[in-house]
Amino acid sequence: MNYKKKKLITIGVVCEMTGLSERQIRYYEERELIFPDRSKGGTRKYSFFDIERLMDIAEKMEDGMQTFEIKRLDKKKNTSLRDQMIKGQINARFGQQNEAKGPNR
Amino acid sequence: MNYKKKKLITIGVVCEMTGLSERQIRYYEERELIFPDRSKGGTRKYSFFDIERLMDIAEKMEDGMQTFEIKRLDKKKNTSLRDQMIKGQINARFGQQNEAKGPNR
DNA sequence: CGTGTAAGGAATTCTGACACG
DNA sequence: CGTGTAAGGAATTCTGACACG
Repeated sequence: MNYKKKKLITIGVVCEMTGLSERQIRYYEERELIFPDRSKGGTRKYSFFDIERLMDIAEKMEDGMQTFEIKRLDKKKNTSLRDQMIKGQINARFGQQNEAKGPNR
Repeated sequence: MNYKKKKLITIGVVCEMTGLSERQIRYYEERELIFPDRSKGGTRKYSFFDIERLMDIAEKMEDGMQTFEIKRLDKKKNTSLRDQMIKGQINARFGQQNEAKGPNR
């Protein structure tokens, strides 16, 4: 939908924008930190979102973080995001029933 | 600055998104309707803006318009836009003359 | 005028492997 | 573990030209 999420950019451009090598970018994919699309011919396509993600990864790597840690961290983020959305739906349904008790604050 | 204006997309992707052939896209460039960037190696790079522009061009071509007409039309649009901006600056300076004192000096 | 196409070459990307550490 | 690199091939793109109309 959004420009940011469309996977249309080749790896060469991503290299330029992130300062990472092709090797690094492909390795991060191997470690399941990013998930580019593929053209019919098999060339990888990245989104602006992926590029931002890669710049974030690059920073964490420079700080000495390892790929599996970054992945774990990301999983946690998604989980808590999911929890928040579920919580939101619950609130939408049963809202303000127990306002007195604040769960975790 | 904006994602929409960054010229990063290859011609193949532009073809997919616009439904135009490479030949058509290159021809519209030859006629100075679009202005892609180039990589070091010489491959063309387009922006989301360019893609929208091309879809607009395609529509006009289908309506029987010729490339020079489209270009002329575009020039007019830019000219009137420039005029508006100049007018805007003039207004900013000399606009509310009836006011006691000019805001900038 | 606008577009298709075949031709030949150059730039880009891909995979799997070896290397270092 | 994370990254560089040389190897060979495949996908992608480029230009200039001929063709049709």
